[in-house]
Amino acid sequence: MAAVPEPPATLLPTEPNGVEMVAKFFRALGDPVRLRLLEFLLHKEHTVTECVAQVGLSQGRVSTHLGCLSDCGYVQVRRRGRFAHYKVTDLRVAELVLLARSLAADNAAALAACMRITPAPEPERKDAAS
Amino acid sequence: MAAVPEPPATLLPTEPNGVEMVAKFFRALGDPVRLRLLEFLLHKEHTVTECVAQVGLSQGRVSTHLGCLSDCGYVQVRRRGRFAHYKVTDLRVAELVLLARSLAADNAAALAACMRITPAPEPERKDAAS
DNA sequence: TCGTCGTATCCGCTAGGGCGAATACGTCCA
DNA sequence: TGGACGTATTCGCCCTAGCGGATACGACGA
Repeated sequence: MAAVPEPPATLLPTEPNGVEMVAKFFRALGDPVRLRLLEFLLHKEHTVTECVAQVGLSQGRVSTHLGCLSDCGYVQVRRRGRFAHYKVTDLRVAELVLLARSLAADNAAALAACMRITPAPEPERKDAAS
Repeated sequence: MAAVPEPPATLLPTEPNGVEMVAKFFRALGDPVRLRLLEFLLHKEHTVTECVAQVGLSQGRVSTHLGCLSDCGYVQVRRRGRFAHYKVTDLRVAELVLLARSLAADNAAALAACMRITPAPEPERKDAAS
């Protein structure tokens, strides 16, 4: 491999909007639903309806998420009749996620405690004071 | 140790909150300011004040961003007297950003046009091309 | 010890973006 | 040809999280 022989002096694109682009790119991955979709679409292509069943959100929401992933170049769509088949085409996506996963695993405790990004990732908040 | 030696059919962590963690991790990179700070802190450690001069935001804001990066394990802090020196300690961070950068570069046009994440990261053209 | 400096946290404010529901649009089958 | 189906888009709601400014806290120097 030897992916990074040297620590690059230029980590980010030099164009003024390059940084915004990379940030936007990361933001597309900063959503659990999209990450799940990415994993789902990594092995084989699936229709929107199948994705809906997979992630358990409304059809409209899933379609938007898929469109987002498609726009950002994470997945590719193949239209066949009234069906739309989505699939991950660039395997660097998997590298990216796996790399992040290993990083995150090493800081799981700190990450979980980090309130600066999200107060609580858990959905269980229902007991509205008697 | 020896946590994940095998190439996974499982892109994401299997624990229920694992996906949220990875998403949170990516979200920490989904901000241009933090990306800039990461690049700035990759070569050598810097104090908060130096970071303020670098990114041009308020001191409080920069401190929060650095705290966020620290919480997520992207940077490490060394306190010396009244100074706090921040630095990237894990070079996988650079890999991660570079990988994303190459991905983003391949889809720059689509990314820029993607309205689903952010309408416009730059001062908008208003002529609307009717 | 007091004033200054460096850093961290808090407080409103505001915008980005996720959500379900409703709806529009195109395709296929009877 | 009309209705059912699959997908995409829009709408209003609400919460996350970014921002500057104010301020609290600890460390140093005079």
